Amino acid sequence: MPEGVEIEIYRQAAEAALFRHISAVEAPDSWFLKGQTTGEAVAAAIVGQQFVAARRLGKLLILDSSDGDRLGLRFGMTGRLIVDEQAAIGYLEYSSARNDPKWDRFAVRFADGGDLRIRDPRRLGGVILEPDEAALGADVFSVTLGQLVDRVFVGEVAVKARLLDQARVAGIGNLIADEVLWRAGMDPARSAGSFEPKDQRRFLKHLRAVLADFLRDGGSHTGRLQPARIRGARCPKDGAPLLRRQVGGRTTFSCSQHQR
DNA sequence: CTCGACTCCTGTTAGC
DNA sequence: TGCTAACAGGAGTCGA
Repeated sequence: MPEGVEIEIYRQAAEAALFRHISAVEAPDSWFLKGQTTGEAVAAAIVGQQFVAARRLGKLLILDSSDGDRLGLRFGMTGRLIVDEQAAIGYLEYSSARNDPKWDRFAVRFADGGDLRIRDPRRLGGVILEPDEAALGADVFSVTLGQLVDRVFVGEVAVKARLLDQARVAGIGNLIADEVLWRAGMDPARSAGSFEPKDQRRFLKHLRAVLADFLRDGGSHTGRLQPARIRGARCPKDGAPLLRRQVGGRTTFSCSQHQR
């Protein structure tokens, strides 16, 4: 599913949409427009302009227009970015294997005939003008140990719930969280504030490795734990039974033996 | 402010 | 074969 890694791949694909004259906006699904955003407002903001930057903050993709407007794109769990008919990513866990144009929820057309569109079967993504970037925590690709210590490894809540809180660190989704905690040998259900400094440092080391691996391998479904995210599976590391629980409201797999 | 529970969305799949 | 129910998770809201 689209987590920070997929959105970074989308961001790179969106660079092909920069510095092209925007001729029209297609917003056939008003549900997909969030906050006060309307199709007319988006068109008024960007038609006649160009996008001059494609930025990413956590799972939010931000396209800056030449006159200073910002267009925020969210992809939920099944959204794909398609630029000039070319999908930015081939496979999305939990999304449909089909790729049906009827799932196009939003598009920006360019005067040269190309376009940028969001194709989202389950409509959990969205488009918002002038998104509130300050509401998101430090981006997962550049988060520092100090930020993790201050914002994540605090309180009684399960550490995984903390990791999924986008206001603390932005960009971690369910699959990244499970993979990093599994590699780092940390129990997802253990309270966030109970970890030692050496655990916190080990977590950051594995977080960076997982992000690099997932980017290289093409998405957040490429983890070593991923094949075992099924009922009754055993830990790929030590063969112990895997636990399947709800932690932070999400299905969570962890090793009963080596995650403490 | 914190935090868990609930709700939304719909394609896919398991089970009868 | 055809149907229903469960399932998936990102994000917003609400009440304690």
